[in-house]
Amino acid sequence: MAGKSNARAVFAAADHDHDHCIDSALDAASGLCARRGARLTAQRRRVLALVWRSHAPQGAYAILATLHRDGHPAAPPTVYRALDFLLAQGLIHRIESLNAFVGCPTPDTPHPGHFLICDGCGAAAEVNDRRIGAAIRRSAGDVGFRIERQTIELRGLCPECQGTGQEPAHGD
Amino acid sequence: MAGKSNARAVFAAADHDHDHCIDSALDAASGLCARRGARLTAQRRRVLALVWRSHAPQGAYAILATLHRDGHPAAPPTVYRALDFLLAQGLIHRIESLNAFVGCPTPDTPHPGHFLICDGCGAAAEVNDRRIGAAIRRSAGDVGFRIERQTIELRGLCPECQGTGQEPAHGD
DNA sequence: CGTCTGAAGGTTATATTATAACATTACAAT
DNA sequence: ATTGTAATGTTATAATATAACCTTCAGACG
Repeated sequence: MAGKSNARAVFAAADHDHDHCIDSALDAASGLCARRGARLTAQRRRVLALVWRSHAPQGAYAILATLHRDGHPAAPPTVYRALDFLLAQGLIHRIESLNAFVGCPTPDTPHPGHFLICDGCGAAAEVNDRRIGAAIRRSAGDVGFRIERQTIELRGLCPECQGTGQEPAHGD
Repeated sequence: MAGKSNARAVFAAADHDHDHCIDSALDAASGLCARRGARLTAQRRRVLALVWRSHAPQGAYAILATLHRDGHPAAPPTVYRALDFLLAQGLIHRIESLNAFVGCPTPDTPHPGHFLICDGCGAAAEVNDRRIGAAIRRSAGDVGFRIERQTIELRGLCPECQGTGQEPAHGD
């Protein structure tokens, strides 16, 4: 039973048109950078496309390897610099528990990233639930802590991967 | 203004008796391991003591270096194995955003760790707020996601470090 | 058009974090 | 004493990330 009945879809369907995801992410990034006067160079655009290669967060060295295979060899600093730019523009998020990066579906508005990360298929879904945000703010407020940055990463199994005996693996 | 008025204290006071923290953590660990039939060897005990050296999370290589200085030289696998044991027993938590480890103040009951981490003094306070837990469970439940593990790390400034122009540094 | 400037990218080396693989030792049960 | 297993030691290396310095390129401005 892989269905999720009335659950709101946050994980992309297995058969979705992922090229569309990539294209719209790149389009959104172009517009956003143009508006901000930030330079989305060919290099940065390639790295962004590779981060969006999958809904599973991509490691810097995986991106590096793919750049090589694609005929655009680069050294680590090049990739990390591009990632730093994309992070600064809010176009991607870093997943601390995986040392990896994932595309942001809503780069126009600044927000902390709250993620559900499936250990079956590897996909990360960004949720940004108001209730989580509110609970966190209240909890920190109670003790006088000023939050500057949040790392909220929930690992487990997405609806599709439950009951299929999955756990390891890394679906692309 | 470093006061926190009516805020519940979750960060240890600057002048607290930290040796007491260490001693009670070691005592708790001894009891807990004895009850469970787990072997808290001298090596593991030393590593636990070094994790508790400060309320600031300690990196594996910092622990390694201190072991050397203390006349108990070790190689990385030794330290990582001890840390793995301590994690498995719930005696410490890993802070993903720092690649570091911090002692658990309540190792008797299993729980996800929710942390406030001060970028001023470096201290990490474990909170485990019921509201955060509830919000997370509801949010994940809504979309049919099964949570296996949580990484909740809130970075910012503790009450003591606010208004003191702090930000970097790493108070011990 | 030229040239100047600063940002982006290239290059080399190295730091930091973590684990694989295999050998040895210590411990506790019989 | 013997033996089986868990713990530790040892060596090497993998994986992630950055420092430092140099070159190139794109756009601003005269």
